[in-house]
Amino acid sequence: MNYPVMIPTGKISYRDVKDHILDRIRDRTWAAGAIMPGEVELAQEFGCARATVNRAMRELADEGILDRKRKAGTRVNASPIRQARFKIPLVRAEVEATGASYRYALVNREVLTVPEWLCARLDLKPADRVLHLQCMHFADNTPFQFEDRWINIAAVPTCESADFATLGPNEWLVREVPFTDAEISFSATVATERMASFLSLSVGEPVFTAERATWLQTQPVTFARMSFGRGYKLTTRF
Amino acid sequence: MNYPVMIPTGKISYRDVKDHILDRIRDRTWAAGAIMPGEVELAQEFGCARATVNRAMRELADEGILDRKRKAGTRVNASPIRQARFKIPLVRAEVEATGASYRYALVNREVLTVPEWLCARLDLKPADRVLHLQCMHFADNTPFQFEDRWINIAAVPTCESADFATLGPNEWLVREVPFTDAEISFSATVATERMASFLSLSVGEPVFTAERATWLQTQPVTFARMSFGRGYKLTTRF
DNA sequence: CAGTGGTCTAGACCACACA
DNA sequence: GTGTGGTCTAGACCACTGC
Repeated sequence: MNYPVMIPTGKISYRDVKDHILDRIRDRTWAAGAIMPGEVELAQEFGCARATVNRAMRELADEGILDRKRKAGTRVNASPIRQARFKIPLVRAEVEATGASYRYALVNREVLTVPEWLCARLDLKPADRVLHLQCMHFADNTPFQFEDRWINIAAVPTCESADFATLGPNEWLVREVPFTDAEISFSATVATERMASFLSLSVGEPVFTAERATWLQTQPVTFARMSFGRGYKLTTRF
Repeated sequence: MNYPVMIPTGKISYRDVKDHILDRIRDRTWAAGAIMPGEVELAQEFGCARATVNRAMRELADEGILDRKRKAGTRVNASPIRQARFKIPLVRAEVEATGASYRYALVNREVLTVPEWLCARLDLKPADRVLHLQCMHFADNTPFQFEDRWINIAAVPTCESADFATLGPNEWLVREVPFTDAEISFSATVATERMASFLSLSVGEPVFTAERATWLQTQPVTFARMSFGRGYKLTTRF
């Protein structure tokens, strides 16, 4: 099989190596599941340092294209668990990125002891107190997202005195509270009466829903359920 | 501010550097938006090579935590466009990962000229021919996913002679056809009558839907719409 | 045990972007 | 211009793991 001559312009980049490798995977020089040459061999062939090949292969492994094991060598991943990366921006940024103007409104605010379902969801104790906020996010005054947020007061004591009238809890938390772990999930749910009224939907309409929980070490920080307006799509290219 | 003494056990790893950096971001040593020391300085401080610090900071930038610019230096990302990575496995793998047994069935197969909406969606020409497949994926004989797939025959001529009775187009394509670009999006849609019957839903129920389009260079390869059964959630931790 | 990838180093040059 | 990150190199040692 013939490959294009290396560009004589200077050194080989790890990006060049990635491209070459991808080419050979595409043209089946290295079929799925097949083992490929080791780093040293490839480095010789490409005329670069092993570190360069290493970075190329490491990134490809990171992207799910290759499967690397010490001693066993590197293989082309047979069942390509391709992974997509989604950016999770702040609502404000997401809205403004579309060119629309962003508006925020606090709908409801209350302090209560944690409800059972949340207690289980976040590993809270039954007596823990939480700040419950409901907010609306608008794009050009059209309902964009309904946010149902719960904050663990024990983890974020300052939240009780915070004024969420103008700044959303989303942005406030990002600025004020660090977290170490997060879980996010997407699903399709049914619009409740309350949600429907806020989002200008009919009851029963499908709603794209995101749920996000965050922890600081092992301490639960916050849980939020974001319900998006009609027609929302989460998209990414890779 | 005091930091734990470096573990005297051998060299400093880029992972150690990452941890240290994250710690200092969390404790506000470097606040959001603030500029942080350069690579050389940090390398001195941590007692390691610049390359080590570089790798640490590069990965953090890659994860959206830091923002790096030549000459301008490195800053803590103020609006953390945290990104989540979702694995997009084959349906088979996804089902089997839950411990359930996987079953596939071809529902419908036809060759036709590309419908208008798809023509626009994939940049096809109005006269192009496509293979249209509809399939079901079951988990323990419970409907798991309904797959509506369109393959560009010009791009994948062999698909016309392929037998999709036992092997799903999903797996077949992954094995046979390389692609360079893909777009994937998720949304909440309404169950049509056909979908509802296949997925054991009621008409009008919300359906979690994934759409995926792939290209080889600039040539459209395939478009698929996957409709998931009731209660499906796409989850990730980070 | 021995081969493969994983990582660190010290040094060098380059490219971009801000002043 | 000039400082900061981006990358390559050559060499070294280590750690895991299949044989």
